[in-house]
Amino acid sequence: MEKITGMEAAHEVPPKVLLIYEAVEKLIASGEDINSVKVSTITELAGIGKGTVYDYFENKDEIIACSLLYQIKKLTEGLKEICSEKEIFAERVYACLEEIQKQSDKQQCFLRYVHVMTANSGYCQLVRDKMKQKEFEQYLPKRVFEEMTMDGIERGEIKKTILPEYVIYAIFSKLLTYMISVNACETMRTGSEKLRTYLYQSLLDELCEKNV
Amino acid sequence: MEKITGMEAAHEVPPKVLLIYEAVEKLIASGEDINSVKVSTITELAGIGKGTVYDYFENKDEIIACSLLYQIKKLTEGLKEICSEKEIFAERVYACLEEIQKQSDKQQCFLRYVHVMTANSGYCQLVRDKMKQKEFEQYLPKRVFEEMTMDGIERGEIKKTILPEYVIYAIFSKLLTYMISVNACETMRTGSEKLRTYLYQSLLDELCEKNV
Amino acid sequence: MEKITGMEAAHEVPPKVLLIYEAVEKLIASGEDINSVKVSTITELAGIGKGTVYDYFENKDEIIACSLLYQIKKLTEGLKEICSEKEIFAERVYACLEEIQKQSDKQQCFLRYVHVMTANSGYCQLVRDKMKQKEFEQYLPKRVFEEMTMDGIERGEIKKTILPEYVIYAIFSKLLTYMISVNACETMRTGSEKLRTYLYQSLLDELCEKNV
Amino acid sequence: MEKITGMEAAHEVPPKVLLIYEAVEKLIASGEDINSVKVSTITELAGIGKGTVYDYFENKDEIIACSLLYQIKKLTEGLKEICSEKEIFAERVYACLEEIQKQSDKQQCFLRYVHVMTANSGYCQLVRDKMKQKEFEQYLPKRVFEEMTMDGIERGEIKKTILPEYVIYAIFSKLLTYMISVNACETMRTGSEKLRTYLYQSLLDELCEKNV
DNA sequence: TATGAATGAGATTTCATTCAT
DNA sequence: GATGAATGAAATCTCATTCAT
Repeated sequence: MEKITGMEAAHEVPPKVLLIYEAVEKLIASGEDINSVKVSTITELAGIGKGTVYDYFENKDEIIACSLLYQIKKLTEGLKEICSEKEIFAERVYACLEEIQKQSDKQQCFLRYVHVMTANSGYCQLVRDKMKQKEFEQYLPKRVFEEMTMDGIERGEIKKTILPEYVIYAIFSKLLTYMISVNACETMRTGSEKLRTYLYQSLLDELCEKNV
Repeated sequence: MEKITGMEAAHEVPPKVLLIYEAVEKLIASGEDINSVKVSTITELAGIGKGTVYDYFENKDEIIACSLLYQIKKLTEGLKEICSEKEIFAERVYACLEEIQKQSDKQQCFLRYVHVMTANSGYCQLVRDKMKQKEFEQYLPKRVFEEMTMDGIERGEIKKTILPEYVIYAIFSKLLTYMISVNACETMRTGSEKLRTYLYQSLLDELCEKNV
Repeated sequence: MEKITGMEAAHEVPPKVLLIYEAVEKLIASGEDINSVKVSTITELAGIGKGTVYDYFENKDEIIACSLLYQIKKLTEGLKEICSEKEIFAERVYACLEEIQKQSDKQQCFLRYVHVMTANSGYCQLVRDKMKQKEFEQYLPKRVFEEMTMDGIERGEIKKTILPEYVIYAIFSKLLTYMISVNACETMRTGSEKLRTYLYQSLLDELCEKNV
Repeated sequence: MEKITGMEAAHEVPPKVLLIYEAVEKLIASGEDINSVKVSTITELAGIGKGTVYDYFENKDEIIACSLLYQIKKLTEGLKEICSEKEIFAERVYACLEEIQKQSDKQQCFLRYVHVMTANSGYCQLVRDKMKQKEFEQYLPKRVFEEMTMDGIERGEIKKTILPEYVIYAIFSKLLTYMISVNACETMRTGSEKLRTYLYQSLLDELCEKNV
């Protein structure tokens, strides 16, 4: 049988593979360490036979890598959806920050993304390799921010002095700040609500024309 | 024998343990995944017997956790040193960005730090637990940034509207954005030099009083 | 459905079973180890469904055993054909040696035959059991050599001092020596052509009356 | 730890490895199929831990291949020993035939040798590759026959018309005939005793000067 | 004290066989 | 009848940890 590559569109994913992806997602959400999760734990949670995963995936690293790519795809789709509901750049940014905080699952996903980008484990390298493939480009969260920026520039919402390609770094960096702060908020005296508002404002100050 | 706790001052670390720490550092620097590094690989590189590590450490997680804490200690000391050579907040921030890029080993160390803060592996939890202990507080890189910030506020270099506790996250997230971009996005259109300048500028814009 | 027993005459073999037999033959010829060949590899090569073989065969061992019996049947038929074209014992022996070298497929088949007679794997025992059955006697290569010998004795071509039952082993062992030498000893100093001539001559010297 | 290559001299073989070799030998002697023998069966019989074999061998195929090479080494040494006790070519040949029949273990070993030379399994290919290495040349049974022949030619025991390099094939072929016949002797009317005598005589007739 | 050979629990992976379609 | 996705028992292999030397 043809193996899963992680490049499949959401509707192309076979039902059993979906069960696997969902099992991995649940395990991550429940705080398990992906690296030390057993294949048998995944299959048990997915309610399928242990051998079945090997019909679809080459090995354990592929299982995890493809599961993460699926989560990234879903995140991207979620953000696309959210952005399509807003018209103004500022609102879109805020909606993203809001969305990410609202759903703790997606928080995990975002942190996972950072984790993956900074690690050398077998599956992390694999995820990065797959993300670099042309086929996957359309599923990158980066794309959402890029489009958001293009629109913003076109409408004159974003400062003319800013290099368009930096906008994405600015947004990314703020999101990162937010995520880390929220994650570390036990030790932070300020609430996440207040912080979000502050971050949102400082991001807009940095990127947007004042009168907008 | 009393086991190593990771709270030891640099000069208290026994010579064999230092060999272990250095071996782990080399392995990380060479791109190995800490999680899947074998104890025997570490001891071979350290040039000591496999059983010896168990004279000093309880188990593998402790070996890795303490090695990382040692790296964090060294990073903190390095940053302290750098900051002590500069007087102005802006210069200090820039020196940190510069220092980190200059030394790829420290890049790895920084990313490793982030990785540890966002993962759930046995050793990551351990590192976090140990970092929360009072004894370790003095070795936290956060402290460097906090002191830098305190100084900056005192001297009026930093905007008054900014939440003091937020400054550290802002610096931290800029560093992270830079690291991830440089590390993961070889496909980046802009050079890392230019990106560093941009991030540095945007950070100062955000944090500092304009006339400074 | 009635399962295949391996005793079927060539024209009784169902078309799907023939596809299976041919697939196994190809795999052996291509240097695969029968023992470690997967059922799925056989069915894929045969171009049939994996479940289909279990309509015809009890289990994997039966698949392989019957495939080999089929090859033995074909070998026997081939040798019969060749012998029927020659009248003299010496010529028949030479023709067999020649035939076997000419067709590398049959070389493989001959070696496979030896392999099966000297191994203890499940399928080997099975092949031997089936070969001992009365129904299969007519398909044994041994029969060709026996008849060849009977004819030779009758015509006074073979030495009278020789044990008749030994003749077949003598022929067989020369063939085997030749096959093993050609197959395994690429480092042989003498060419296979010369070796064949030598073995042929020594066999005739041993078995035949000198003036013949 | 440095892995076993199969090229070790008998006295260099570590004690645990010797236990493994002996276990494999026992399993073969007891009629087990090497291919389907489990690693755990070997280690249990050897009385060592399952993981221990992987300290010495790369994988299962290496375990089996090296065990067989060890048997070949022992066979060669045994034959060398026997030959050193006889002075005349004819006696040496006879002693070899006798020795091989006397020890059923060595019969197994001889058939195993044929098996290995005619199969494509992972371990068979491995054995052949290792036998071709220069380091192993000294342990090949072929060497015993070659030396036997050199001596025989020097002493004028062997016919001058015979190519020296064929003598080994003649001996090998007779041994093979004998082994196959004995193995198949259930169906043979003549006893192995009588057959041996006959084979011995025919071999001497073929190779030796008549007056010797 | 230091060692590294030995261990075995437990992980990954394979693949013959089944059975719903 | 034919299929091939699904299974899970059983195999191979790993490696943290122990302990005799």
